[in-house]
Amino acid sequence: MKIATWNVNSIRKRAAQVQAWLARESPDILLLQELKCEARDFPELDFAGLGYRAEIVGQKAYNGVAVLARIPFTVTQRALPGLAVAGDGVNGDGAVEARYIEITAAEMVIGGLYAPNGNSGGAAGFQKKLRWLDALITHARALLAADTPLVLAGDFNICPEDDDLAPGALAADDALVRPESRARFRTLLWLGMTDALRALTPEGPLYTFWDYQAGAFAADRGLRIDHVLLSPTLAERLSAATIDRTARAAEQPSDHVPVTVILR
DNA sequence: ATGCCTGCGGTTCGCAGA
Repeated sequence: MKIATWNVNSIRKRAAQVQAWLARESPDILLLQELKCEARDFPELDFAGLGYRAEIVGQKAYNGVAVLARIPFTVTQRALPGLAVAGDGVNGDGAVEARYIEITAAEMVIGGLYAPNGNSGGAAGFQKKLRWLDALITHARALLAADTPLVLAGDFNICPEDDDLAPGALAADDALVRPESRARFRTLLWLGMTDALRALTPEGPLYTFWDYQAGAFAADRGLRIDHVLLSPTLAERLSAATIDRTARAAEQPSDHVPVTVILR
């Protein structure tokens, strides 16, 4: 079972790159984030020809998540439970932001997520990020309490430890490294989830994102903010976890690259 | 300390990203 996640920073701009990547890598499931379009504008036919069915949670201009899979699956959530409350995690239209999609496939629950960045909107924007992460934790806790085999993958917008960002890449008070953000990532680990990349590479720099600005990729000044978390029985099946840095060297790349896990 | 790019919406700039 091969599962991947990729923040594509506009699926319309990146459709050809995603298509080529699917043809080469043939994952069973690819989770996508930052579609930056509504569901009706998602180029699903580009992927159907390769045998992938798409389910999309879209939004105009911002956010947006999707699942592409070549194995049978059923959608179980199109938003995090608990966030559809007025004034909490909602955009100006009163609709929940398009940041979570969840499926069942191969006797697993797989959540594809795009956490708020938390650097815009001042203190309120950061609090929104924390509330969103709290809702993710609450949902994960309920699934794990029922012994659900669970994968949570996507752009968490958190660098969990100091090895997960290049020295000086972020200010100490950046929302991606603030103690409150990191504490929530650790809470997911304490619930029993395993950070797949770190399970196989416990120490040293690992990056999944490089800023477009100031030659960050050439200088390898990156961040690890895209993660795959596995519940205990799935962690026991983990055989590989990889970051495809080559995607960042493409013409007009996303600023994020794919992260892939293989479960026996 | 700040801006550096990029994408989008809808205009020639602002917002968000991270």
